[in-house]
Amino acid sequence: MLIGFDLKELIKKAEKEGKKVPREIFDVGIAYWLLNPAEEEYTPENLTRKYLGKEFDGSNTAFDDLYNFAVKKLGEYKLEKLFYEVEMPLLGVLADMELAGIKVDAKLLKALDKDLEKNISDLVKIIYQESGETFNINSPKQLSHVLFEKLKIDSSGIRKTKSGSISTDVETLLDIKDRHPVVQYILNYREFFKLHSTYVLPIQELIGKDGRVHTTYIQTGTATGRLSSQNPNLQNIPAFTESPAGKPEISKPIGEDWAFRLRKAFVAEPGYKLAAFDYSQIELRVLASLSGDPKMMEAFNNNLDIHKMTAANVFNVPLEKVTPEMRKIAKTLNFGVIYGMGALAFAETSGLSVEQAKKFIEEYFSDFKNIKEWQEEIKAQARDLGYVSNINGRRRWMPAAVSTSRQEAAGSERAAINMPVQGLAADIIKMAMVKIAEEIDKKNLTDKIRPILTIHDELLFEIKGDIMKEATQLISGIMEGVYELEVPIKVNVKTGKNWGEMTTIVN
DNA sequence: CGCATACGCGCC
DNA sequence: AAACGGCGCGTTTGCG
Repeated sequence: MLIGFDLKELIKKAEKEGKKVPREIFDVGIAYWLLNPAEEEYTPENLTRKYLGKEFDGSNTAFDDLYNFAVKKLGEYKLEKLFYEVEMPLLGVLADMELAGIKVDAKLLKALDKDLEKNISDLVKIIYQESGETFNINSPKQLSHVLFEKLKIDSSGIRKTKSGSISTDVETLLDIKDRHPVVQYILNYREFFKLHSTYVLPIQELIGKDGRVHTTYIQTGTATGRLSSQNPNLQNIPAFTESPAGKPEISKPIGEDWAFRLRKAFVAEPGYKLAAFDYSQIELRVLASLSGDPKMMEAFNNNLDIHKMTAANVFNVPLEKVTPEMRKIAKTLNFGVIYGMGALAFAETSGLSVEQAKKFIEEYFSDFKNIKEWQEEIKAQARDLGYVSNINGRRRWMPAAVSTSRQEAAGSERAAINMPVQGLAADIIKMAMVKIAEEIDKKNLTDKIRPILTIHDELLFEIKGDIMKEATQLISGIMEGVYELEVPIKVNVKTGKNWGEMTTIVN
């Protein structure tokens, strides 16, 4: 067995040199992450200090001690299955995905950047003109000064940041948009500058000699079991919003959608297409399954629109009487429940009064009683045991659940409620990734089907055109069947020549 | 000068 | 003030 730290790097190196790696591997850092996913760093030095109470000296014995302790604890916490059957096999899959990377059309990015820069410089001029001085628009402090002191825009009812200056975030700017013409220009400037500085510029610099960008997946990067992605983070590339299903096109002209232009620059190699598989409502399905809530399970079992069903329940109207506005509130409620949202936050995001918000939350929990009960159980577990765990034993320590600070305890409760849901969804997609990679191997399809991205509930593949249909059926079949919930798991599939222009396909 | 922090914002 | 879970990263600012 290969035992060590950062085995993903080792595997990548070995694969580049055409060498084989043993099938049995044990990444010590990842083992400790399973024991406690909230450590700062999973280095031998840190772990030795914290878990063995001594200094790490780099000796073989020191490594052995770390390994032995981890093995013992994985057993004690019943984490072996997750470790040996999910996280360790996943290591090789992630290594391959990182090596593969995703092809980027540098010309498209360059053209996009040129247009962005033009817009930015035009907007800077206008903003300086409108505000009567030149200043650093990127500085919230300076911007706040210009808006609320120089231009004396009415700031009543606008929140302040914790350092005391008046906030200039999007929400605030939208609130005061009608009070001065400069505000809309600043909103536009922010959008363009963000796209330029966070995405288009850095991604161009990260294009390798192979014309592809290679992210790094951090397997120990979250407290819930998810992966994170860095250098570049390909899990937060702007997404353009499509018009609602069944509705006529009401979105802005597609050619002017900047996120769309950015996504179009992520392309498939000639002869290949991209295929995106996303789990439909995976977290709500998980919640329905874990809580055993009959109404929510029935909705998924009958393949209903879950937000519409929720709306019908909280508004006490038949399904056909649910308006888009009602559905929108229900959708916010559904997501809010996963996140432990309170009445204040719900009021804020939905535009309802706090009174109304409270009413809706009460109504929600009386309609979906099992969800409330399940959440109470999880909160009790966090307080009594000091940790919460998901159904596969994935564990997150919750020392703050018994904090005397109300705020800390409340924050801890929200995290506790969320973890078993987000964590099981993460397990499911990880299991699917492992199984898909095994099948690709078994069927000798490694040159024709390449997994390239994973974005929490979505997998992106590069697939040879001639086997597209078999491939999408194989992949979606595995994703839907890899884990059994109390409700069906559903996957949506889209394909296209690039990441922007993808069309839904029906298998 | 490098570094940590605040602020802001992109995604699921 | 903050107020819904999980992330990574850009720029600015203040500090040593």
